[in-house]
Amino acid sequence: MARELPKTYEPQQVESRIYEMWEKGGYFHAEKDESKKPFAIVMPPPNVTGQLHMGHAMDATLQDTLIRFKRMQGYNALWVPGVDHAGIATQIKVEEELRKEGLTRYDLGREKFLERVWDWKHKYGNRIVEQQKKLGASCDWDRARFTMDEGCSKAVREVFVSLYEKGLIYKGSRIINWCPNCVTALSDAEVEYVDKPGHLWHIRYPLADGSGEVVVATTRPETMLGDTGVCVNPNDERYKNIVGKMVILPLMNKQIPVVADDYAEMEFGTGCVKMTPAHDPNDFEVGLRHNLEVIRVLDDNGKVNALGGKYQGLDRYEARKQIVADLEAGGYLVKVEDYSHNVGTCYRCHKDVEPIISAQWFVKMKPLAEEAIRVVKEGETKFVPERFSKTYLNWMENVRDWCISRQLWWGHQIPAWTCEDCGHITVSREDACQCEKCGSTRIQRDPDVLDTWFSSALWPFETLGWPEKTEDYNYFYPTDVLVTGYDIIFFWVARMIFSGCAHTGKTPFHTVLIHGLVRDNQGRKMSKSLGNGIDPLEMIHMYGCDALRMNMVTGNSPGNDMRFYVERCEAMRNFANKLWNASRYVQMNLSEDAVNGLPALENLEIADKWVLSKLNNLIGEVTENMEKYELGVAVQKIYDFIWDTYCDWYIELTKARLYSEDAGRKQTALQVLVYVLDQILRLLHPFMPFITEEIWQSLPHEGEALIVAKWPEFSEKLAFQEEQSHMESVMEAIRAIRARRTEMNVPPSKKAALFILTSKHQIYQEGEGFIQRLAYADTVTLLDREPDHLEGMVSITTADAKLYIPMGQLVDKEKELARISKELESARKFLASLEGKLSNEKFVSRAPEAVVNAEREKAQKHRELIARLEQSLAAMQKL
RNA sequence: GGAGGCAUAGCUCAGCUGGUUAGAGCGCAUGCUUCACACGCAUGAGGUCACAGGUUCGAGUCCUGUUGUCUCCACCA
Repeated sequence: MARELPKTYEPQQVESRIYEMWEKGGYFHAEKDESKKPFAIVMPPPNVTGQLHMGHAMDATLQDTLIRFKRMQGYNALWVPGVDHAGIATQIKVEEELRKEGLTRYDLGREKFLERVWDWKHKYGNRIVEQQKKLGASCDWDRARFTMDEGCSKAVREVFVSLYEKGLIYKGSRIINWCPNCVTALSDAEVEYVDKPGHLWHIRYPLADGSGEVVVATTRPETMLGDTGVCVNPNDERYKNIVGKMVILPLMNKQIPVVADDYAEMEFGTGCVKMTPAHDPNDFEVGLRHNLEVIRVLDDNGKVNALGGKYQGLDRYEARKQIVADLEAGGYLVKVEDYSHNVGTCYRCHKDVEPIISAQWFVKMKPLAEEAIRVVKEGETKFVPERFSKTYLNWMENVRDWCISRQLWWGHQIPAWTCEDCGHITVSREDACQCEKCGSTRIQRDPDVLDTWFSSALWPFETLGWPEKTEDYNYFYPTDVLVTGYDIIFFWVARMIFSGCAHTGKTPFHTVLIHGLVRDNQGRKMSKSLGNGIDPLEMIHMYGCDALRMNMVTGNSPGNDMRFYVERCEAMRNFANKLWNASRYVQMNLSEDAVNGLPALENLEIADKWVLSKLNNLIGEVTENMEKYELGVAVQKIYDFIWDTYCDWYIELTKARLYSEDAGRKQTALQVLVYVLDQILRLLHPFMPFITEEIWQSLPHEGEALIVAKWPEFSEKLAFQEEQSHMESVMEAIRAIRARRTEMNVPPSKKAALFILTSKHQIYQEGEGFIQRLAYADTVTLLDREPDHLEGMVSITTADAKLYIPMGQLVDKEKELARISKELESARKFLASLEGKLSNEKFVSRAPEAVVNAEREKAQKHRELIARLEQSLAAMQKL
């Protein structure tokens, strides 16, 4: 019974329906089940403010492919989704909204402002989730989490307090990276260095005793307002006599000391460095060693503060201009050089970051890094590809304390209360009402919130119930694979690993699968400002989700960037269509009572055994590739099998039987067609979930859905070596005939007789029908010896046969001679190289036996081929 | 300054622990209204696997160096 199916696959008609079916079926949901092995992935939570982009598409595709593969393999597969509160990004978004109403967050006050953010979150927070569903993500949505939900808040509180109790969290005044635009501290990882053209100003600082002067150079003259010393190298003969003397700070007219410290390099500039301990991390260190005063001259908005004298109130850049002008007027400016240098910028707003001394909370990293280094060094967590473990280790081994406080309102507020009476800081799991030291109730909670990554760092275990020892936690934790881009190894992966080690005693996953960035077709990063981003949803709309997913994995290897070509989506759409039509062919021929499963082995014909044997090999290889995370290689093999082996050959090979009257043979062919298609669909499902499910549902099948069908397994029973090679002999003949006919411009419609001279009659008897149909022969005759009349015959030589086609006038004797000679020459050349190898005693004795045998076989085949070609040539010459 | 990636067909890229007469997609050429598919079929052209050494019976694949290119980390005023 033929089913009416459209000629082209229409993903829009299929995807939402299938997705709904999966969701309703509860196939995404995983519960503890001791009879199954768990396999868990936690999704890198996208920002609530986020819009789905190609990076998400890449991320989600890889994870979903792995999860679906494992689910089919019988694992209890859990993919935990969630969304990140994204401190700065979200706060900025809501503040922008407020600005339209002419308000700032200060107008609302903290509480009201946070209400607004939560409103915003409830309104838009689900948008990215809906978009992920469009990608076919088979996450357990019942377990969707938010980094600010109750459980996560509890986990954050627990971690903060316990680290504090262990002395691994402290509050201190340090030089931190300050973004005057976002008005908050940033961690080192949040600063991006950009090479910018600037100037090096050389400034004269006169000695206080009038005995001379020193010249210092700076790229940030405005910081001189906070200078509290000048530094020279202790070994610098030029300045030996001024160490300990005072110099006069121009414009500020105050005396500051000259100190000697290794930090100053004799070779750079004049060898004298001005010291601004409040605005430069190195100067701060030198200042500590030499007891220099710390004077902060910039406020939180990047304006000069009261300590900046007459420059107070000027923005840092205006102040710079003014100061340079004043220095010049005062004769202090020696010279100005063009100087290009790296400037730290904010990863969010890209404005220049200002190093500023400030009281912030830090995580002491050295003790935590130890275990995080060990687990990677000893392979408890492996990076794929391996080279990223080097990146990770290098960072972890040189890690500096992590600045975790942010001067924002949106985020996990720091659970620390300062006593207004005794100054003691109370850190507590429960909200504190009084000072734990003096009992005073006059305590103030620290207004700052934690770095967003502080909560993301706990993601693999907080989402499974930690700090409670829940069933889920015990069963699914540690998770298995983490999939993410190399751009957040430091931000996130590193912090999850040390957090997991510190709080759960286990590394949170055994494998980190790293992928590259998706770039535009010119290799540029996709970005809003360039406007070169391609919307995944648009691609899904145009070509279907499966095509987009295929684009993400084919021809891509872990860790490498990829360029996004719309053309490849199109190619993958075409592939989907190919598969669609192959199954249409099968279904059109299917009878009402069709069953699935293999026919009895004794009914199988050569083509069936050939395809089954090839399929069997494919299953083995693909499974191995998938297990090694070589998804691109795996999918390429599946693609080739479907298009080349199944569609271009097997389907063609079955046509004679399907259109014949022999019900038994027809039935066998159909059953094999269905069987192989079913297996193909299973192999392809993790990559192209929608179309495979849709087709599978319409075929005879056991079980509810392909998403939970069993992953195919290699079977010894289905390895048919001999039949496979016989079939390939026939195929070689067919290809050779087609090639010759094309060369001679003979159209397919023009059939011709075919004579086959071979010692392997059986092979060609079995293959006769195929040759007839696919090589346009009207009759096929098997011969034992050369035909009598070679005049007007084209001869074609293959590895085990000679084929003759009478082509009469079309045959050009000279051309034929030239062609055969050419073939002969190349065969001889190749044989010579093989024989060279085989006569090399070292090769025979040292190469593995299998390799040597393979070479011997090849040589033998070529000897036979050459013999046949020589015969042909001789016969041709006689004519 | 330190670390790493990439360099293979006109373009974009695969090629796993060394053994294929080096592959794919797109593009190109020629032919085909072949009863699943023109989002198709058939046939074909196109590669000194950046360069120079080395290890090996054997190197696109491993090692060293060179050149070009990209990225990350650190940051000397």
